[in-house]
Amino acid sequence: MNWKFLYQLVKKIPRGRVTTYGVIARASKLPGGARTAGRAMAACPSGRGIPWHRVVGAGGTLLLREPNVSLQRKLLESEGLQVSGRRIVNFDDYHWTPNRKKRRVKSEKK
DNA sequence: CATCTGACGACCG
DNA sequence: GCGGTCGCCAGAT
Repeated sequence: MNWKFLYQLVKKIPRGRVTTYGVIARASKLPGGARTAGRAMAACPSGRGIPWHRVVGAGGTLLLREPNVSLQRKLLESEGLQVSGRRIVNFDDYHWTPNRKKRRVKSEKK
């Protein structure tokens, strides 16, 4: 499918940043929206250098199941992100979009 | 060919 | 904040 485009997009995610399925889905204009994006990631070829762990659910939630979710959390933390349970801390500050919206990281104060 | 399921998201109670 | 429902699409059985 055109998922290749998605993979390309995911690869484009800078280290230390994350994005959501919905975002990449809209960015790629995928039919069906987030679900298709999720499917694409599920089918994500391993060993292609695709940072699938940088893709999370809406609101910065880790939707994966065990033990995959643990792996993702580990990888995210490895990139300097903070994960609380299934939730990314300060997700809004790390949220990244292909269009490079105006990111604002004034104070990390909750 | 019919059905179910699945790395989702938004909405409602 | 949490849980249930619906829509949406593609692949698997």
